[in-house]
Amino acid sequence: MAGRGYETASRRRILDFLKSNESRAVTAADIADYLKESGSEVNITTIYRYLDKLAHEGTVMKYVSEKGGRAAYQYVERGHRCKEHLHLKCVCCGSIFHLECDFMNEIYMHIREEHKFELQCQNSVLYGTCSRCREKG
Amino acid sequence: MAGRGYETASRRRILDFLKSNESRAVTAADIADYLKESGSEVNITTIYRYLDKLAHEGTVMKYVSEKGGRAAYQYVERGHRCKEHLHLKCVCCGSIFHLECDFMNEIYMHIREEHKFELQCQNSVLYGTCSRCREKG
DNA sequence: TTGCGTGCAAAGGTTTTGCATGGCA
DNA sequence: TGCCATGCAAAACCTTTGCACGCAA
Repeated sequence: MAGRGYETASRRRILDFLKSNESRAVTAADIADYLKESGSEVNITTIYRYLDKLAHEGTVMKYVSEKGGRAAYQYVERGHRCKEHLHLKCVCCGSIFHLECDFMNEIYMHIREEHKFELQCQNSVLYGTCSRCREKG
Repeated sequence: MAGRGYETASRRRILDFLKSNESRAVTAADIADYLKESGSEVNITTIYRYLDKLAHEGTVMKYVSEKGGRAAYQYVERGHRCKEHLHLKCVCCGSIFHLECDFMNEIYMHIREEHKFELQCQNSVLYGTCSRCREKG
């Protein structure tokens, strides 16, 4: 998947950063800042273009549901069927939790049967706070 | 609520438009286009400022979860406890459905108990297609 | 009259696009 | 070599802000 196209140093470093932040969604600016700080700046345009590519391939999920109009991207392991379950996003730390459980199917069925609404999980994100952040206060 | 501040022709027309589109969320541009077409143009800045005011009052809900980074606003009848339930938004026609049912509480409790995640309904929007749009194809 | 509402212009921020250059395979 | 990736600059978008003027109460 991520092997499509040429492999360059920039792409390798972007993908590495996404992988090492697998549990949360990051913005293009986050990536740019990280790369700059770690020595090798990469143009923001390049980052956007690669993220777009990865999103189309299914290597990352794109969350357009951000305040301030900025998009967030998250690396997705192959095998994670992210189009089939909802995601919980902590408004505090940005962590993403996958609602991969039997109850997910109940939600889907309820909404379909009782509300006649066909749920698309792709961009449906539930916001709230994770236990860790609540403990911190 | 919506009576706070001065009443002007522009504001009356904006609010009327929002009310007549109570079942769906509209953007600032939608409002501007409508007003322009119906004869009396209102500056986009004025629209944004009034929408902001209405959102703070609770007269409209602001959905920041739009593709392309644009916000959508929806008139909310007083009594609708929109902070206490999730919303379904049709990606096709923009209609909003309120998930006001007993099952909503089950969702909330499941996510809290099983996933240790405190759901905030305000900006959590589930996307999909309504039955009407599915019939149209 | 006083304070709020309005319009214009400009700024802010994020993302996209065009074009020439550079680099992988 | 041929196509793709990159960087720069500029544009496109949506939204916000500053300022002067106008209008509701």
